Amino acid sequence: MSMPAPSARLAPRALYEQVAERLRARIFERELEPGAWIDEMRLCAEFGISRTPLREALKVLAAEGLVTMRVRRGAYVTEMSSTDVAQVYHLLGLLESDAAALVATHADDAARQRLASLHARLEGQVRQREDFFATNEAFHMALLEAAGNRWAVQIVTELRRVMRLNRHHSLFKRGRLSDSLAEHRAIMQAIEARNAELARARMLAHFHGGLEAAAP
Amino acid sequence: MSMPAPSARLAPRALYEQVAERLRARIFERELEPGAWIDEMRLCAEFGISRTPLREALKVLAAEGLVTMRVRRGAYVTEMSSTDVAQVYHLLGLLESDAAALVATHADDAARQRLASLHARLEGQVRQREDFFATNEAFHMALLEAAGNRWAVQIVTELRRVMRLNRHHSLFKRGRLSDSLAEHRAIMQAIEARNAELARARMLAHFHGGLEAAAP
DNA sequence: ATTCATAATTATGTATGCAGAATTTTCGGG
DNA sequence: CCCGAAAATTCTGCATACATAATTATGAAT
Repeated sequence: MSMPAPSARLAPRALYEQVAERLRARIFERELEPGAWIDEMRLCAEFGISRTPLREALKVLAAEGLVTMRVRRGAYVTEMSSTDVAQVYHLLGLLESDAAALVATHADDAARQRLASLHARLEGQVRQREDFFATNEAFHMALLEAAGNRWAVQIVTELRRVMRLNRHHSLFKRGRLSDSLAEHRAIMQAIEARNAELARARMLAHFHGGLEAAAP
Repeated sequence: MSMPAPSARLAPRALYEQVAERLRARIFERELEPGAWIDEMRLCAEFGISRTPLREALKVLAAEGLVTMRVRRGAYVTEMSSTDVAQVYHLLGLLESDAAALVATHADDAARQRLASLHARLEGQVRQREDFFATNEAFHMALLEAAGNRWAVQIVTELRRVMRLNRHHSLFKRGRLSDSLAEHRAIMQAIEARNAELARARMLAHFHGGLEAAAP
């Protein structure tokens, strides 16, 4: 008798999950703008599927906060107020600075190595915004995973998703990119020095910097 | 995590939301045990509805973490490992201690009053476990709401829900109930003294106490 | 009796159908 | 020309139908 595979990514993902993925993509690339009504039947036609899996996907996105359901009125892409942005930044700062503190003292060498290599890649991407953006995201998620709290990973993933609804992303501001890099460097130093409280403080500062760049 | 509804309690709730509510109830009262397969057709018959809204409700609960979907195999009530319990406790401690710190310095008098009255009620319920449990939950959520971060409210609500999957709830341990009350008293004192860092530390200690009682 | 293959059954995933609410269009009166 | 009521249309929410994967039951061979 054998235990079920831990990951089971061999199993094909359910259709409603693939649809959720495609919907997220449309939302992030602004093909579906915040506030916009989501035309079920149009999307069903485009995706070549029936309404059932699409509506299930919409419920998932609603649970994630990316869309808002209105009874008898359908689904709308969520709009983020500046208050929302500030509140989510606050939570990201709290959760990720906690992760940074944990990583500084408890992470194993492999995880630390992975972070270092991601950071190194980031250093070489100051001129390519899109790449920087992607690697930056990868670094933050790698740090979360290194901290080992899968619930935190899930929450931060979803918070980062709703954050992308916000048009004025801080990394798009002039000068913010190199500031961000400097902050990352400081965070990495604190982690390599195994200084949990310093890592926490610097990660928190990193998010304060991001918020100030995003919503002033 | 889901978008908190602004209010919208005038609109009749969608059927799938009512079903989600009834499913949560069945899970919490252990009529559906962790690990158990969820029989769609049986529940549809019991609720007198079709599979469509039930399956939508299951997707919502899956997004909340209460159930786990397995492709071509249906939905199962999520099982919490002791690692999961510890990780969720950690996050609750982090989020709620942050809220406590904010409330200590930034809450208005009305909110503070509400907390004080809930705490007073708690003091009188040391002998009634069920009531204590409910008021305790109300106190914690009131504190979260007083802190004013609706995303934090949503996250903590869902984390507290998955926590209820754990059979060995800390408040059911001998002596834990009065310990818990004493910790609440200390938290309230810190809040009334407008001491943010003390409130944070005491709330964190409160959760450490809860975790030790839950998973020793 | 046990095991393996195969048939029958069951349940999931997806599509389609239908009643009614919400919206848009039409059209008569001012 | 504009406004408002009623008809027509559109779309949501829920139910039902159907194809196929997964499970269980059946039975023959060892």
